[in-house]
Order: sequence, then C-alpha cells, then structure tokens
Amino acid sequence: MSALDDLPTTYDPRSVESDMNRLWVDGNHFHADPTAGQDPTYTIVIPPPNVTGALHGGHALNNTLQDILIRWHRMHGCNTLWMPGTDHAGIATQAVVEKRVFENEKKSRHDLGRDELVRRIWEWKEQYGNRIIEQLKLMGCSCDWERTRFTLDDMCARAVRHTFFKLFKDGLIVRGKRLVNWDTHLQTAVADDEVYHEKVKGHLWHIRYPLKNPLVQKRDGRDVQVSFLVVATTRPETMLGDTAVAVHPEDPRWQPLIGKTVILPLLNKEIPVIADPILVDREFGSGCVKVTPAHDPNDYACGQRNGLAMVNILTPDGKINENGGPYAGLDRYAARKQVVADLEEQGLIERIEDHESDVGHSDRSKTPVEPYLSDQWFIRMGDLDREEASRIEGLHGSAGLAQLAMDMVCEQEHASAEERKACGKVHFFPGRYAKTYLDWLGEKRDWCISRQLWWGHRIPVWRVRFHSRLIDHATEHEMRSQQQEAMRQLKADLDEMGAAVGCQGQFLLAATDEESPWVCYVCTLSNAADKQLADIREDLTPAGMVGLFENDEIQITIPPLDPRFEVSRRIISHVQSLERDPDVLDTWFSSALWPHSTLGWPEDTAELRRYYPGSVLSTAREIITLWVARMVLTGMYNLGKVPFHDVYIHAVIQDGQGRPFKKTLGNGFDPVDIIEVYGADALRYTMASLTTETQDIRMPMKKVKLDDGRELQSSERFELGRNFCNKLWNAARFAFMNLVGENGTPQASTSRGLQPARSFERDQRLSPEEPPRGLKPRGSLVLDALPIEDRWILARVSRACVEVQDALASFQFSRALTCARDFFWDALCDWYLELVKSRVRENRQAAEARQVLAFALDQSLRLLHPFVPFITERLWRQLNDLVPHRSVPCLDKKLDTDHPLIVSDYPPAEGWPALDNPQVEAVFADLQTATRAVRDIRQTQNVPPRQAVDVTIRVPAGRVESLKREAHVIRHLANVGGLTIAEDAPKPAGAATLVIGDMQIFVAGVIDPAAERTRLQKELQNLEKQITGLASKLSNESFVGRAPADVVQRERDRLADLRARCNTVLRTIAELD
RNA sequence: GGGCGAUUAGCUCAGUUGGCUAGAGCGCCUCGCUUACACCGAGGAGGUCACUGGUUCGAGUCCAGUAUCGCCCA
Repeated sequence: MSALDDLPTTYDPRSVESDMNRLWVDGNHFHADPTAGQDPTYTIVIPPPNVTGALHGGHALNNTLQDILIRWHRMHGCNTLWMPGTDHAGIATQAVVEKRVFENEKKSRHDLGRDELVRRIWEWKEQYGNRIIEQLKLMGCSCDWERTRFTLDDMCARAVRHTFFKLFKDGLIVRGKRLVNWDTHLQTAVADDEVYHEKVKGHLWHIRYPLKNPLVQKRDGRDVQVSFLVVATTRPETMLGDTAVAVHPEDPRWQPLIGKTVILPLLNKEIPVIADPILVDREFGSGCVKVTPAHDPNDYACGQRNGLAMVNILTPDGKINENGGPYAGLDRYAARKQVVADLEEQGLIERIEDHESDVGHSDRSKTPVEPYLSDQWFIRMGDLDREEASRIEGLHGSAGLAQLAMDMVCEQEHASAEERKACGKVHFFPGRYAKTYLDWLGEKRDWCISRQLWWGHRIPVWRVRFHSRLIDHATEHEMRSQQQEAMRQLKADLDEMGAAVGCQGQFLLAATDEESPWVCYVCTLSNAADKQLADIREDLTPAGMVGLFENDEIQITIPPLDPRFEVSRRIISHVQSLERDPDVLDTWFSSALWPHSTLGWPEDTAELRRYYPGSVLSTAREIITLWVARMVLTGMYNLGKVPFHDVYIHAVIQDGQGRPFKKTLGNGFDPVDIIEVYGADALRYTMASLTTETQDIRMPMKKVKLDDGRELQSSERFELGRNFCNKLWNAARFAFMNLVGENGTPQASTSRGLQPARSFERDQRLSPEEPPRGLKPRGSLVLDALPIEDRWILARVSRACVEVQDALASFQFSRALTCARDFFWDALCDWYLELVKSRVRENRQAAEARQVLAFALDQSLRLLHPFVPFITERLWRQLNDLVPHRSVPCLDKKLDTDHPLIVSDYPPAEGWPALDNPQVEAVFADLQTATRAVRDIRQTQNVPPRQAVDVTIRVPAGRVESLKREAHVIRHLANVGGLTIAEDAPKPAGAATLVIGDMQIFVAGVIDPAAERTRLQKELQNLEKQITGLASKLSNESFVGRAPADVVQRERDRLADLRARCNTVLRTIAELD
C-alpha cells in the first residue's frame, strides 16, 4: 500500500492546497489565450474589490460562485477568462493613507502636497494592495492572474480618458451646482452610498422670526396682532442661510402671510414668506418652515421651485463663511451654540424640545456630513431632445444614457445560455432584480462624477480664462459671439500645437452656460495633451500680467526653434489664466468601464475581440444601481454591445439573527480563518451549498477555540464542507486500496490497465485497452452482464451529470451541489462501495467492480472539481497513477486522463445516455427498500449486528424474478442468512413484519410479539386513516369528473394499494395470534 | 414614503407548471470502533407549511388582506 502512504485517514487541506495551487499556476492553466482555438469563449470579469480591503464573507461567497462557473466552463473546453483586479477606491484609499501619514508624521495632506500624497498612496498600494488578491488565491480562484488589472493603471486610465473625451465631445458632460453630501473632515463630496445614517440625540429649537409689518388677524372674534411667526429646526445655525419662510398655501392660519416679509434675526435680512405645498407639512410644528436652499436637500428643491437665492454659509472645512456675518470663522457647532445664545438673549427662542434625528455620517471619516452647494461635474443621464440624441452615435437610437441602459434589459425567458447570448441583451438572475435596475435607471438622474480628492483619475478638463480685452462690454448676444470667436481661435491654435507634437485632435472646447462669457473649458485626451497646456501655463506667470502689456515682448520658455513657439505665443496673448480642474473622477466611473477597459479598449486588441462581451457578471444586489447599470451604459456607449449576457445577483450573508455582517458589530467571519481551520474546499462547499435563491443567507456564528489558543468567529456550517471533503477523501482512499494490486504496486503498471487483459479476452466483457469503437456494437449486451449495482451506479453517474449541470446552467448552485452530493454520498458511498467490499473480498466479478468503481470515482471527481478543486485535483493525481486508463462499456469515447483535472473534460451535460437505466434504478429501489426494512426490523427487535437473520419477502409475481436475481444486494447489506422471495411465500414462525408498498418483508425468529402487535396496530390505524381520506376523495363526483384522468387513475391505484396493504397487516396480526 | 423579499422540523434551508404519506443537512434519541471514513455507519423521533379569507374537485404552492422580520431606493 505504499501508494497510499501519503494519504492520511483524515483529509488535511493544508498539506494539499499549496501543492495543487502550484500545479495549476505552473501549468499556466488559469491563463487565457485569445488566439487559441475556435472553442466558444467564457468570460467573467471580477467585481474588483477595494484595494484597501481584506477578504470578507461576501467576497468568499461571490468568488466561490464565479470560480465554480469558470472551472465548469474551462473543463468543458471553453476558452475561459476570469479577469481579476482591484479597484482604487478613491476616498477609502486616500483616507487610509492620510490617516497613516497623520499618525506617523502628524502631517495633513496639505502639508505633503498633492504630488507627494499621491506618491505615498502608490507606495502604499504597491506594498499592501495585493492582500486581497493573495487571499483570493488561497480560495483557489482560478483567475488569470497575469492579467491582474487596477482601475488606476495605464490601461484603465486610457479607457477613462477616451470615454471622458467622448462624453465631453457629445455634450454629455456638464458642470453644475448641486447639493452634495459634504465631508468637512476630508473636505470632499461623498456619494449617497458612502453615507450612513445614525440616530443622534439633539434638540428641536422653535425660533421666532419677526414680521416686518405686524399683521392683525381675527381669532375667536377678537383682533390679534401677529408680530412674528415660529419655525422649528434641528440645525439653528443654518438660519444664517435662510432665504425664505414657507407655509402651506391652503393653511388658513398662514394664508394671509404669503407674500409678506419677515426679518431674519441676527442678520436682520428681509426674506419673503412663500407658499410651498410640497415642502410644508401642515401638521408638523407650527406649519411654518425656514428654507435654507444651500444646506438642505428638501429646501434646495423648494428653492429651485420658487426661484429663491441660495446662500452658502459654510467653508469647505465646516466653518461659517463670510455670509454668516458676525459668525464668520466659527466652527458650525460653535456657531450653533452662539446663534442659540444670541437668539435667547433677544427672546426669540420660543421653546426647545429634545429631538432625535437621523444624521448622515460619512462612512470614510465617521463625521456628520453637511448638505453643501458646490460645483460638480455631471454626466447627463436623462432624455435629450430627439435631434441631439440622434447626433450621438453612442446612444444607438436611445433618447439618453439611462434609457440606453434600460433598453438593454431582456425580460423574456430564454431556455439556454446560447439563446441569451444570441439575444444580445442583459438577463438578470433572479429575474426580479431587473425591476431594481429599471426602477433606478428610470429616475434618469444625472450622475455626479467629480470628487474632491487627489487619488484617482484627475478630471481632464482645464479652465481657460480669456483675456478680458477679447470679450468687451457688449450685449449678451455680442459677448456670446465674441466668446465663440475666442474659442474657435483657441481651438485652432491648440490643434496646430497638438499637430506639432502628435496630439492632434486631442483638445475639445466647451463653453459653460453657468460661467461668464470669458471662460471656457478645454478637455484633453492624453497626458501629452495635458503637458502642452501645462507648458503654456508655465509661461502665463505671473497670472494676468500678459494682457497688461500686450505690446511688450512676451518671454516664454518654449524656445523659438520649437515648432510650438509661434502658436504658444498666440495662445498666451489671448489667455489670461489656465488651470486644470483639481478634482478626480468618481471611482465608479473607472469601474463602469471595467468589462472593456481591462481588455484593452480603446485599442482593438485580440482580447477585446475574443472576450467581449463577457458571459456573466456576479455581484451583490446593492451594486445593481451603482455598477451594473453603469457598466451596461458604458459598454453600449463605447462598444455598442452589452458587457455581459447574464447578471447573477448573489445573496447577502447575515449572522444568525438576520443582521448583515458589519465590522462595527464584529459579527462576521474571516474567510482566511476558515481556510486555515477547515480548508478552502470546505469554505467553498459551504458557500455553494448555502446559495439557494433566497436573497439572504443566515449563518449562525459561533466562537471556535483553536489548539494554539486563538479564538475566532466561525460557524457550524463550515463543518458541513469539511465533513464532505473528509468523506470524499476516505471514499477515494478506499477505492484506491481496492484498485491497488496485491503486491502494493498499481495493477496498471504491470498490465497497462485496470486488470489483466487476459480476463477480458476470456469473457469479452470489458476492455479498457480496446478502442471504444470496437466495443460499441455489443456494448449494451456487455453492460447487461454486469451485476445490478454496477449498472445502477453507472445510471446514477449519468443522472448526476445531467442534474448537476441543469442546476448550474440556471445558477442554482445549492441544487447542483446537492445533486452531486446525493450521488456521491448516498449512492456511491452508502450503497455501491458497501457492495464492492463483498465483491472484492469474495473475488466475485471483482475486476468489473474495480473498473466501474474507477469510472464512478473519475466522474465524481470531475463533477465535484468546480466546487472543491483542491481535494479533487489531489485525488485525481492518485487515481491517474493507479488507473491511467478508464472506461466502461457503452461509452463512445475514451476518458481523457492525461492532464490535471482542472483542464480535463467535464462530464457531458446530457450525461451518458448509454448508461441511463430507469428499469435498473427501479429494481434497485426495491432492493433498497427491502434492505432498509430488514435493517429496521433488526434494529427495532434488537438483533445484534453480527447475527444473520432469515428473511422472507413477498412481492407481486412480476418482480419476483428480478429481485431473486439480485438478492445478493439484500443479503450483503442487511446480513441476511436464508432468503426466500416469492409471491406468496408463507410467513415464517415468529417473524417480524414490515409492509412497504406492495412488498412484505418478514424477518424470522426475532419477534417480540407484544411490541410487534403494537407496531402493527399503529400501522393499521395509519393505513385506515389514509384509506378513509382517499375513499372520500374518490367518491367525490366533482373530483372524479373534473380532475385529469391520469390523476384520478393514480388515486384509484393508490387506494387499491392501500387496501391491499391494510389486508396484509390484518393478516399479519391474525397470524401473530 | 416607494419597491422587493422572507415566514415550512429545535436550527439552516429545499419543495419546478397546484395532484401519492411535505424533504435534506445539522442538532436530538437508540444501536454500532463491520480491515475507507466516529469529520463515520445503521435506525428512529420530530412539522395545523405565520395568520385570515378567497379561487379550485384539490392549495405549502395561485389571489387578497393581516402580522412579524429583513433588504434596497428615497
């Protein structure tokens, strides 16, 4: 047994996983070659994890599922690419490094400066950014690691530049003022999804705003003078930015005030009272609402509706600005105190209530965010007018970008992946998520793409201020036309300059409505183009001086011999200032391009041609809006094709109480811990087995103490996977023991086959050496000569192949695994292996058993490999050593055994039709029933395991022969001595009886009469109850009349069967007496 | 506030288009170290399918409502 020496009795993942990983990597099996073969392609792009992140449960789940799909298709011979990489995660990464710098050096980013900070972040990324990639490798993810991309690398940057340029050219990028979530600590806008809400205890201050002209109102028949109104607020300092007070237009209390003026306290500004039915809730507070359009989303909308002024009162770092009058310079919270104190002093506070409110906090800095009005870049998502839309090629006839992405969702059901591919649209799994996608896109809200950060793709736009003399005081119309002329001239100059240095066509100019006429934007396509502008900027110093001395000689750094000299001179004479936009793009902008940027777009690469569009995107549901929609949109806009045919949305893992895993709760688990304790395959098995179609997966956690004293978070669920691997390991070990020759060397090494060729010649049953072609004609005959358990397990192999792949094809991972498990554990281990034991021991058709066993194990390993790759690859190697040639009769192909399992053939999706055998499965089911019945009786009658029992089975005449022929199954598995099978065999004396279906099983001489009587009475009751129910159903005329004939017939048969069983039990009871 | 989902055995979940006695794993109980596996084997107990009403010959499954829990978007 030397070959088995290195297979311990318990599977030890650690001793296997690194070796197998090396085998795959050394063999280059993860790598995809776009020029290889004509096979169909299969592509998945990984949802790039945050480069600062560590693997968590969600990653473990999602990447397990992706790897299952990838390995499955790779084994089917597809040209398979799993594109890996990480996301530069703008704000998260910058925050990590800024924090580090501050902790180590007590320096802020402003101390370091932009270039230095960015350099430090790159340094950090090079050092630590690979962690999650390494963790994915531990899981066995078979990504094409050579291609690992980063959303900020040169290849992705190129795609970003081209996309931005194209959008800019199409007029789809605009600049505008918007209310954003402002992180005063990091001094940047943060996206909605980066804001979490926390209940904060505070107060509701009721403040009096005096009316400019007191009003006399009739109340209760008396004249009452109204000299002020009361507004309530949780943020009193924002009153400094109030530009109106709103009341409900139908509120009789306040109707007379509409159009009047109030005096804003403290600042003594006059502001109007307006009517706004949307903003004002009449029931809440006094029914009067202060309106601060620059610092509250609802007020902002109100301000827009009513044309109110928008007064920003905050500086970027959260202090009151000059608009706050005497409060300027105070921090917002200090200002709040001061404002309240001053109001109190003036008697303007009516009352103060305790109040708890939801306050948005920045996920990055954990500080409260402020709604803040600022200039941002946007992508226009809404519908354009028809003429404009038709001019934009990238819209492919849709009215706008959001509509484009909406048009690409298919809500039809397609039978197969091929059909879905041919359909050309995106399909969601589970289908209900199409609604999430469509609902969100349907709002068609513009996408804010600028972030006030330094880490990221810097927005490739320069702001140009023309010299004022170019645009003179004139009418609006004249100014605009002068602006046009200046821009035309600048464009011509830039193109000329670009032509001189290979950047022709890399400058776009655009005016912005919201800016003054002497400002325009220049969008650039490349770093080289930026360099040209940067050079000019150098020569503009000191800013603004040039124009003052227009007749003077201009000193410029570009030497006269440089072809750019003349044109730069000209540009400099026209331009007063030139500044690059300091902001960077939203990280999702580069992520949105991921499915094509990673393949080399805009270059026409072999990868792009071969692997785009991808096959599947697997991701979490909260990403549908942020990412999936935007990928579809950019894919269509840039390439005219959706980036993937299928979108699979996986479940969210939660703890035992249904709470999502959160760092702050500490309720998660670390997949790396799980790999360490249970093995990567156990982790993967468990993940896949939990993946049903629910949207949440509950995973009750428990603390596990390790031998080394460490304590970690785990879950019993992982034992499921570990136990399975151990079972697989030991079943394989058992098989190997039986496949090894007696002298300890594999039989294969002496006979090149599983068994001596001679024996095949003798009985002509099996011939692993002969070409399958020769076997085929008499294949079915040969198969029929095998013992039933062989034919049965072969049929089960075939069925498992079909079931597993049917499930996988519709992303039913749990079902796929259950089918594989049931075949392997319940059928192969619990029944077939137990029968093989006696075959081998008694040398009864042992050679055939070995061959079938080798085949069944072969198929098991192939089927299971995508789920548990490490252990199967290891066992595969062993199997190939022992039995390099494997086949069974009726297969029209020889099994490939020359390669590592990862690139060996997956069993066919249609199974092995020649091995299918429902009749055999039916007979075997009878054998199992009988076996279980005998075991049951043995157990309930307390028969010692070693004591053989005599068994009599009564079964309808038609099945007597088949059972008799296969009686050895029952004999061996239930330790049966004498066995009688007949239609009406006499019941042995003192026999215990079980009636199952139309079979009666008697076990002689073991009876405890009293216990037996009780048991039979109970069974009788049960039967009678069923008979009564069924009889009444069948006497119901409407059932017999309306139900389908086959259903009625089935119920009649069942009733007859139940009655027969009832009679049998009655007879048995009688016999007992 | 809008949308989506869940509620089936002690726990975690299956249960295709309505149709035999509602299944699995874990846990529990009994037995078993039979030369693969105790991370195992054999057997067993355990469910008013959240509740109410409706459609139907027939509902865990379809429809409406109620309750509880959760997620996403505002």
